[in-house]
Amino acid sequence: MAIYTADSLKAELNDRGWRLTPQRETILHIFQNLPEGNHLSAEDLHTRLHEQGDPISLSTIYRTVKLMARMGILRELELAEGHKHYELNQPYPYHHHHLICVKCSKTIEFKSDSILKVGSKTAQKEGYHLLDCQLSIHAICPQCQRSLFPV
Amino acid sequence: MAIYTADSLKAELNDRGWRLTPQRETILHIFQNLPEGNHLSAEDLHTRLHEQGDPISLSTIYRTVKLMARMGILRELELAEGHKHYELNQPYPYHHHHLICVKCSKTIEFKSDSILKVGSKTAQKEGYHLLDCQLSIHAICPQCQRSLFPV
DNA sequence: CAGACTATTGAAGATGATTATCAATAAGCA
DNA sequence: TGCTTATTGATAATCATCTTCAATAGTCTG
Repeated sequence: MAIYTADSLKAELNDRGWRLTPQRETILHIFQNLPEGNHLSAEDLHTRLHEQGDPISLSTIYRTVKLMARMGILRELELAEGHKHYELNQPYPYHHHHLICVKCSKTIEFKSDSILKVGSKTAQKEGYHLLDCQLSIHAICPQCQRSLFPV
Repeated sequence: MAIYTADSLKAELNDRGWRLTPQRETILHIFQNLPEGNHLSAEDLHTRLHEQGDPISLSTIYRTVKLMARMGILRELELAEGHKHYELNQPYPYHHHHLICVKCSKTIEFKSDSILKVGSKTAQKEGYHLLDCQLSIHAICPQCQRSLFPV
């Protein structure tokens, strides 16, 4: 959960024997310029990159996003059925969690530093290297409670 | 997050115009008799049901497990890449969370009632009907920190 | 308790997000 | 500058999950 520049991204990649490519830098930029509360699926990213004149292939997008999640740069979110969303993994005090309607996927973000504390403490206690910690609240939103079918 | 018997399950299903079937009852039993800390994928369930002489079809398993998650009877867990796991959604003080290694998927469970409190309070404040609340800590376990490749 | 209504099941096929493959390209390093 | 090999893009493959539909069986009513 650090703040990345092209240089620090390059340093961290090179440290591991990997390379900084224009594609990786572009994708990082997209996430860094995303308004708070936004998250993108691989498909969303692909579309957006095309629109801004960077036709990065879907393969590369999937690989990059997975790589960055494994490095702790992005968070992988399960906000909807069937596909993942990604957002920047920001440190305190931007760190937040999600309240998700399991019927319509409407999502509300909220913050809680006590949760982040529990997360870091638990990881540390077990000797795990923390990448991300997120509280997911699965629930049914007021609108969907009114509609009976199905479930 | 209640404790279900065949009768209370039937009552809740019938309330919504649905039915209690032997398949649904059998699947609930499997989860109720699962040792603490175990969770099953759809495929796991299928195998286990076959072994105990209940050849329930995969379709029905997928449908049932999804239904029960929507009802708040089961929790849907993202413990490994590529497929979901399910476990009983138990109330306090059995309610727990997961610390997951993103490389090898080794999982450690831990409890925290402060998190459950944050979850219920947040859902209530927004008028959402709470089904499940889980803190997922994504991290790298001590063993995988030692192995360098890949990621 | 029988009959009607319709939710549910099982089998098979369809879907679609994500991965793997592989030749061509281009970072990073000596 | 050249070498090594990580990365890319296009394509095809994978595989968990969902759909479809005819047959079956819960639930409710009289």
